[in-house]
Amino acid sequence: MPAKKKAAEKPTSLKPSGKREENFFELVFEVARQIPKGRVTSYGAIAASLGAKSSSRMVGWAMNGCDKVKPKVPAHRVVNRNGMLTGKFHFSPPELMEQRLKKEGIKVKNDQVQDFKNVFWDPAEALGF
DNA sequence: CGCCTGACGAAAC
DNA sequence: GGTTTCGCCAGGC
Repeated sequence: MPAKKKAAEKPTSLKPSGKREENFFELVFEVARQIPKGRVTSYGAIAASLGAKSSSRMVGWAMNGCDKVKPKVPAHRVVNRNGMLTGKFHFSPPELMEQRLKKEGIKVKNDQVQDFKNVFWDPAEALGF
């Protein structure tokens, strides 16, 4: 059967009847949780796999509640397109992010992921794209 | 109800 | 190639 290209696309901000697209945030969390150990991804990659590549900002925004979601979302595995730990300052201890990444086997130098392309994890690929 | 901010990204300069 | 600006959309004030 035809593979379903994108599961949750249509980044419509408004829904006909009902709540807003809270599902988008949920999807972001779900994808983030599926990030394998020792791998990292970018906000834009997640957004792109969700069909909202233009809303890369929203992905980071969604991460705002990463700590309030259950189970906890490994936001430390999500970095920007540059491979830079832009959101490290949002962790309890800012260094927790790189500390965790290093623990997973990811090399971090100067708030930047080394071999980023090597450890980069594509959500779309994992989703079966 | 309107303006500003924000964990990004890509284009412009 | 580095820096700056716009676009994107949602949430906070």
